[in-house]
Amino acid sequence: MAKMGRPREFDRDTAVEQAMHLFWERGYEATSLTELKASIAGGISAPSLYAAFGSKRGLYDESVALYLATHGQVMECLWDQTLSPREAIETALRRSARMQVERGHPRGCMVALGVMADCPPGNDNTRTPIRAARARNRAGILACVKRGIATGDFSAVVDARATATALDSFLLGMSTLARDGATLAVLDAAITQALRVLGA
Amino acid sequence: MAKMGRPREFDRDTAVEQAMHLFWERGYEATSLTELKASIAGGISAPSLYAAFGSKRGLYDESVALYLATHGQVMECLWDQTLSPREAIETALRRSARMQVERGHPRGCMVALGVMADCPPGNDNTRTPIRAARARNRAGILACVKRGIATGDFSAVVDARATATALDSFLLGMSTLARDGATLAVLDAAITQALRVLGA
DNA sequence: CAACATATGTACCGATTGGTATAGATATTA
DNA sequence: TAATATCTATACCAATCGGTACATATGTTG
Repeated sequence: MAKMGRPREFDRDTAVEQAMHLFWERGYEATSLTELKASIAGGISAPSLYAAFGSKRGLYDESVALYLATHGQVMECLWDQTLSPREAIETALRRSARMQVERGHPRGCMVALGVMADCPPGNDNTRTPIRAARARNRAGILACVKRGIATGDFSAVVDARATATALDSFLLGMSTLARDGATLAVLDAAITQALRVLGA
Repeated sequence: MAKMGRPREFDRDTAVEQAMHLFWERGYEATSLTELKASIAGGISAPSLYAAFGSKRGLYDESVALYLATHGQVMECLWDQTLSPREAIETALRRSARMQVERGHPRGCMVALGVMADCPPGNDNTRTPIRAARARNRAGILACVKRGIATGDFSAVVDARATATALDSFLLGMSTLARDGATLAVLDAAITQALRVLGA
């Protein structure tokens, strides 16, 4: 049996994608319901939005989930055991850089930029999906570094945690560079240099 | 002749410092007049705040100027020609890291975190003091790298721009790490590794 | 067909936003 | 002292915030 009732006149998935772009661009608090309503299918009404998503927070949560399931997947190669540790890290950095400056969506990484733009008001910002994603990426980098030490690939690395933190910091900073207008060529060249922390 | 009229009952400099802490912690838009009023000298009235600063934006501008004149000065060693290029960069990174996690003010760097938290609404965010400070730090790092290549200190560096960008990205990322709870020990150890992009 | 379920449009809600009008309080200057 | 300049307190403003009541439109199911 198909779903009953009057069908909604806008595509729900497209609406979440549009909302994601706005939240990604401006952050949670800075994005108003008015902007969200206006951006969806050429403008929808408040009751339509609330019937579909429950609240601004609900739409935000779905937007974050969509981001993590799509653009955020560029970091998943960190967990790919078929890649060498160096390949995994380099691929993650280059795929993230490319994603961060490609056309069709805001620049930078929503997970990194979420440091200031996440934080739904009056809430503990200590355990949001955005923060969890940063923690996961952090753990992935550290795991790769440790794996590289174990395999002997990173013979020059003396402090796994410190090296992983350096790479993590570099990764997080790329979002600010992207927002400041850095080109993919500049980011890619920087990645090449940053990888030297793993040894020649 | 001293200034006439009824003297204000709160210290103006202290008020700007308090406002700076709020803007630094939450960003421009997310910080409300109510919070600002309440935080100054145990609570002041709206007319008092407007008589002293003109507008929320005026208070923000003074807060940013105060930050750049105080905490932001940790980066000025990048322009100190009496330091070797390596010393200048390492000092800037370590001083910034220490500042970012020290007690008494929000964690992270207001200049770096300003990517999302700056941007007064309906304004071009392309030429704010915060963005200008990022550009200045960027130029300072690049100048140090170029100087190190010229002096022969960085004989292993093949691409000044790319190496400087890598260090810039690392620096910017530290603010997110600081917000995520990184300790000074972790940041300092990461700096030691990041500096390897300049060669052993 | 009737009954039901869902979405939409209009109109509205209380709370909060940044900001101000006005009057009174408190200082310096003449 | 009187005049003037500045700050403070109370009260208020229009605009916007996120969110909702209610009637109506439009679909499926029996």
